[in-house]
Amino acid sequence: MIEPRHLRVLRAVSATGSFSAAARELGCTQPAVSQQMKALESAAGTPLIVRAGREMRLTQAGEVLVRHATGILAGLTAAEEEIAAIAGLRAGRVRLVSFPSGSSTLVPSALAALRAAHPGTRVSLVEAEPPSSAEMLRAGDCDVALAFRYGGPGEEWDDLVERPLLTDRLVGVVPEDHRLARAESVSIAELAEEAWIAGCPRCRTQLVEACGAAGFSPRIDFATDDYPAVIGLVAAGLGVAVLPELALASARVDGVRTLRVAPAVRREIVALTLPDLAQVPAVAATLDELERAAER
Amino acid sequence: MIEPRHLRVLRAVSATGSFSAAARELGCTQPAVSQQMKALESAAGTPLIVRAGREMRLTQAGEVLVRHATGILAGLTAAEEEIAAIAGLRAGRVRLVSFPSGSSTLVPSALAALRAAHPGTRVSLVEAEPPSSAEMLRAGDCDVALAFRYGGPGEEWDDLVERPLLTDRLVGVVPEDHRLARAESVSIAELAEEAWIAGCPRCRTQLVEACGAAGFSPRIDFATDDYPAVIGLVAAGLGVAVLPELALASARVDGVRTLRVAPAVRREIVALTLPDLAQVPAVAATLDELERAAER
DNA sequence: GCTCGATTATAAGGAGCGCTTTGGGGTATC
DNA sequence: GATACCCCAAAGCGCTCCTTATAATCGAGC
Repeated sequence: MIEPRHLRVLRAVSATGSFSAAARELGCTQPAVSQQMKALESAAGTPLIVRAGREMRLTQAGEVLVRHATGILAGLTAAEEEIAAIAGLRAGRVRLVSFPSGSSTLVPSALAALRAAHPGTRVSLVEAEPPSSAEMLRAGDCDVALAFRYGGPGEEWDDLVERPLLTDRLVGVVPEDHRLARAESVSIAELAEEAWIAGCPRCRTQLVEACGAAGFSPRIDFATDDYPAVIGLVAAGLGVAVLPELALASARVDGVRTLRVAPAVRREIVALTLPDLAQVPAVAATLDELERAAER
Repeated sequence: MIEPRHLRVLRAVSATGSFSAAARELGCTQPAVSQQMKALESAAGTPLIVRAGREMRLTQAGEVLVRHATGILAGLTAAEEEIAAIAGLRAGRVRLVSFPSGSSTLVPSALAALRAAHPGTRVSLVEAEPPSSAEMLRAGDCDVALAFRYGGPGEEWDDLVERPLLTDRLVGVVPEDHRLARAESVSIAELAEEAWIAGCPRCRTQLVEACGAAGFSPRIDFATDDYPAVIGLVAAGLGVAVLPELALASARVDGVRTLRVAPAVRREIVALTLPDLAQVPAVAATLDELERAAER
């Protein structure tokens, strides 16, 4: 078995023409070089160098091996450098999945900071709602998933690493001329008779649950996961809605009023990843930047 | 430091998708694979594989390393195979130097046998007389030198490996119509008054010495290391000569008679090489074939 | 829900390898 | 002839790696 160590020694010996000089170049003692060369010759099955008086020359086999050594060692160092670039965040790719309101608020800020801190990293972004984004993670189709949950921590991603980012609150959205438009806050029950405009499927489920807790079943006239559309529909007087604060942060709110909802309904926004991937530098850096973006 | 062993393990793990299967493929135990992978990840500074439930997938760094591994391991095996070809006499080059009468007798026979036994070997042949052929050996300009010596073993190549091939005898050469042409043998002293035709410088020196021992100094009219020319000069009646038997073996002897010289003068024909080179398979095979050719 | 089979991780023991130190032989140079 | 340099050989030591043995985890099937 020929080892890279052998090839380094042989190359140094060939370059310097002396065991001692090679040892100095390699930072070891001369007997070490001597032993390596002997081991290499034994592995090769034929002498590699020939000593004629003072000087050394390579045999044909030695020349062959030196010629190969260059390529092999170059390949090895190239591999090491590329890996070091990934480990040192001078390179690396992160496949990020986010839900719509996250990808328009947290994600741009986080990715800008990531790019600034580590210009070599590359991030790809795909949109997906929480139930499927965790599946993409498990299937290996992404590295980080931005997700949210309404309930407690005992949810469907116990096998994933969860990095909490922020707590989002639901706010009520009513037309400017609504009877409650001037109220500071509103309870869900006060909207029992309204027409509703629901958001994404998961938010819709949450809405139905919240209304159920307040003792009624909402009459949902429209449902879309396009939040600007929801706001537009509300502004047009077609109904009311509850939306995550985060969704409002990146939308124009002309023609509507937002109301605090009492009791407050919260959703936890978290970043998910696989346990192993959490150790990957580029993934860890992305999680850090997402957390930092959430603080702003 | 990334070792080829690591790359082999990683490649096997990547190919089989399992540590245990990789261990079976590599012919070692599963903990060995586990430890190698851990060591490799530690050396890389980032995870290389990610476990999602049952299956394993490579991280980006893992994919990079596998991609490099192919080339690196291919280079290593190519080097090993090329060296093995030289060590196994399926390849290899020998630079042979011979004196003229050797290269026309021993050498063709030996090289034909070498080619038959090891078709992959290549031999180059250059002619040079003994004093300089040993120098070429020391200077690295050839691998094997065919040489001869008249004296005892204590000569000028103590630092070389000497393989004795055969003992050559000097014979006298006289014109067909010479007064001694019918004699069985002749002593040097009987030729004291003749005109002499000498061979190569070394043979000429030897001739002068032998004549000196017989009590006279030869009158040398011509000197050439072209043995057919010597024979031609003798046949033309321009003098007498003593030549090695070997030189006569490959020359036409029309018009001359050969006589045994008493007391016999011998020269040892040997193959020389450097101690290190004697271990090189192609060199050793060449020496063996030369020895075998000398027996014929 | 439970057990079985397979896979992986961990710990301990032992063998092998490589490096260093030390001392000796050889050669070219002054 | 003395010196300096270079290489080899042997002994000691630490380290690495592999193996065996055992525990823990996961998925499949009854």
